[in-house]
Amino acid sequence: MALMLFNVLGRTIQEFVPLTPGQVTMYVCGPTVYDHPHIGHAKTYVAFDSLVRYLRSTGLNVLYVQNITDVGHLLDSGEDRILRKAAQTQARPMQIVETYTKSYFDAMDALGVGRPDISPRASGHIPEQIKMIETLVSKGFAYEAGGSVYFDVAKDPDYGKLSNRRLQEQESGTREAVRGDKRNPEDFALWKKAEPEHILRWDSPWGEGFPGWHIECSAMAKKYLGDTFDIHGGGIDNIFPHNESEIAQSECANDADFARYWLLVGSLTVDGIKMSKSLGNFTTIADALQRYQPGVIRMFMQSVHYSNPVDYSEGALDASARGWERIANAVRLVQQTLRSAPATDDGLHFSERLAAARAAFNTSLDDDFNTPGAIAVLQDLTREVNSLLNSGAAVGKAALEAIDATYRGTAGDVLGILPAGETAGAGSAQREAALIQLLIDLRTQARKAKNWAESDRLRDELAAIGVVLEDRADGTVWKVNG
RNA sequence: GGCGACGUGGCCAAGUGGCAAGGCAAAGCUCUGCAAAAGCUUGAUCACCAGUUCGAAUCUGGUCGUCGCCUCCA
Repeated sequence: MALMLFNVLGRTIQEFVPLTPGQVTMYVCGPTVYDHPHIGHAKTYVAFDSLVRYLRSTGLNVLYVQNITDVGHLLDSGEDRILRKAAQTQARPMQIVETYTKSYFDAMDALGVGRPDISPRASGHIPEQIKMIETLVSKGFAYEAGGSVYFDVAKDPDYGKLSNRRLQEQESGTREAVRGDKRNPEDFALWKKAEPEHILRWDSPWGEGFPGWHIECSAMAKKYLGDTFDIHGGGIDNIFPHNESEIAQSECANDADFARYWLLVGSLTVDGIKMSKSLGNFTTIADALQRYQPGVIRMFMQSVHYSNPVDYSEGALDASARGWERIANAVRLVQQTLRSAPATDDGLHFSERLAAARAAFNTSLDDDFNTPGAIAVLQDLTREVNSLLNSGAAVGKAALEAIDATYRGTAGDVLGILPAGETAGAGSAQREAALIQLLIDLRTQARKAKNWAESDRLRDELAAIGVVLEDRADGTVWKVNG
């Protein structure tokens, strides 16, 4: 079965065929590290994390590069984002970079987002960027003006092919004020001359300055993935000018196609409006994690197709949490039942159902990474697993292990929405489990004696400290609430 | 103004030509000492109008509405 992807470049659904069989090269635009990441960032990086997990689960070898932007990303005012933050907090720019790079990775780790294979920093690749700019100048695609270098969009007939913008259409709406030294208003900076107060600066053939925002991605993608690579990802909000400019720079400099498949993720919104730093309508990932488990947040974001926007609200998260719990409860029940399951083949007929679910799961993801469809498959499976386990029929160890493995291979390894699970190895956790079991045993005795007051008291007091008991026909199981 | 996405049951959402997935919420039921969990049952003239077709949520044209980008954002 072939993976089909909607390629924004060309706006068609295409079969994904890597340049090199068995190998996938992938670049995703990373964050500018001047503040804590918010859940809008999480949506994008969770999407590509799951895509990488899926590609790897099918046996592909993925090389995943995602940059850290720590220089060159300017505000409207011309101020560098990093420098402004540094000035506000009286810190050195690279302190800011370290602080928020750590914050970013901490948040991603907490969400179960795997680290990229390479996380190159823009400031660590100044020579590569200068070299690419020199190539563009020597080929006539860029020109120097007043100590800065600009890309001459008029020289690139393909400019606009990703976002479908044509120069003449844009001309009328462009403000004169942004023209400056540029030949055309649409020309964008490859290198900017540093004013005296601009302390993030490097030597270059054009004097002291700093790189433009777009060139870092072109230079670093080339360095780690080559002139042409398979997948370029990012948020849809960067399609223009950033992604468009990346293509222009790279293809003009390298005389080769840049990314072969463009996958852009829809924005996370709040009350229908895009979550963004500038609007102030953001929730940091750390704050969201205070209220919701990582699996809940991941499931919420993946309950909508990656290319669509998803509207954030506590009500929406709560609804996702309920749906997530149903799956998580079933997985936990399987694991708990497994502990005392007989080593028989009872219930192995369910394997056929598992294979069908696994196939349906992959079919959904092969269809332009349709995660809502894949989640629906898991919901269907969960209903049947619950029916099986509650039917009273004997289910042996082999069948339970097969169910567990199916959840791990789908909800766990690919979508990353399973709870961490009780790690039986940790000493204190083991002790806690034993203590809870002791209390459950006491309560079971009380229940046998029909001492409901005592049994309810034990249950209520455990609930008060976050341990929820559920009585089943074959015994009492427990879970930690929240 | 230009480019792009979208409008599916109370809410979220999949579905690109052949009887409309899934989740949340609500109601009833089953199981249970009670509770919890789980299961069963109950819901849609697919924004509107006009076309194409044997047949349209799905294709074409138009209307209305929402959002993104065009200027910093994943």
